[in-house]
Amino acid sequence: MPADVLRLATWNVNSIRARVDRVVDWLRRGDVDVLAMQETKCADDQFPTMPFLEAGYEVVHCGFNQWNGVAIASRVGLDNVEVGFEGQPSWGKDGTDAKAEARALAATCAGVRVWSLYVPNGRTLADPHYQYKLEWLAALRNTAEQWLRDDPQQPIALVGDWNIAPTDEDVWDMAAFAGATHVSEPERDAFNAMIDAKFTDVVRPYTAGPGVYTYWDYTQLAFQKRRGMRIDFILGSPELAARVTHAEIVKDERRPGKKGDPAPSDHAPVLVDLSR
DNA sequence: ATGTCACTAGCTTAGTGA
Repeated sequence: MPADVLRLATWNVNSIRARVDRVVDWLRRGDVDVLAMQETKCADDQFPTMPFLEAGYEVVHCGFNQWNGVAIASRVGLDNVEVGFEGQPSWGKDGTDAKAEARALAATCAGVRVWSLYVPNGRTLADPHYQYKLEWLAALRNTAEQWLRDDPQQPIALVGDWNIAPTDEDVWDMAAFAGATHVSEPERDAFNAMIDAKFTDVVRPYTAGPGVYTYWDYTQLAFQKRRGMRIDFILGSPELAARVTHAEIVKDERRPGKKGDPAPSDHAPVLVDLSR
C-alpha cells in the first residue's frame, strides 16, 4: 500500500487453525494493513500467533472455547484493546452461567477504532438465540451512539459478520428464506438502526448488487450456483466514511480450490481503502 | 454424485453449530 492509504479488511475465517496459512497468505498478497477476523473457533492459548508475527502483524484475539472467537491483526499498530462492548448481552443456559461470548473485540490501529464483531446467528425465529441477537444488536447500537456523542470526529469502523441481509437483493432468492432468520424485519430494523446512528455501509457504494454476496453456504454447490448472501459489512462513522477511496469483496478467496486443497472459509473477505 | 465443514468428547462416530 502507498503510505497514504490504509487498507482495512474483515473476514469470517471459520476456524483460524484450519485456515491460518491461507489467511496470512492473503494478508501478504492483498497488502492488508488491518484485518478483523470472526469465528476463529478457538481459545486464546490455541490461536496461531506466530504466522502473523512472521508476516509482520501484531495480533490480538478473544476466544473462550471452540465457539465464536474474534481477532484483529495489524501492521500499523494495535492499541487500547477492549474485549466486549459496554452493555453486551450474555448468553447461557440459565441466568447463573450466562456470560458474554467472544463476539466483540476492539483496537485502535493507525488512529482508527476498529471493532471486530460477530453478531449472533439467531438460529430460528422461535429460538431464544433470536431474541439474544436482537438484544445484542440493540445494545451495540446504544453503545456505539455513545461513542459518537463522546467524540463525533472519531474514525470508527464496525466490521464483521452481521448475520443480517439488509435488503431483498442481499440474498439469492427471497423465497428460499421465507420464515428464516437474517431477513426478518426486526433484524433489518436493528441493522438500519445502526445506519440511523450515523454508521454507514461504506462498501455497498463500490459493490452494487444484485447478485453481490459475501457468504455462500458450503452445501448444495451454493457458490458455483451463485446462491449467496451479503451479510458481512464495514460500517463507518462519518469521519471514517469520508476517507473511503475504494472497497471490494474479495470473492476469489471463497472460490473452492482444486481437489485436495484446503477448503476456503464460507465467507469472502471484505475490504476498504482509507486515505490517511 | 447419499457433492459441507469444523469443532468436541473420547471415538474411529455422533452431536452441535453454522
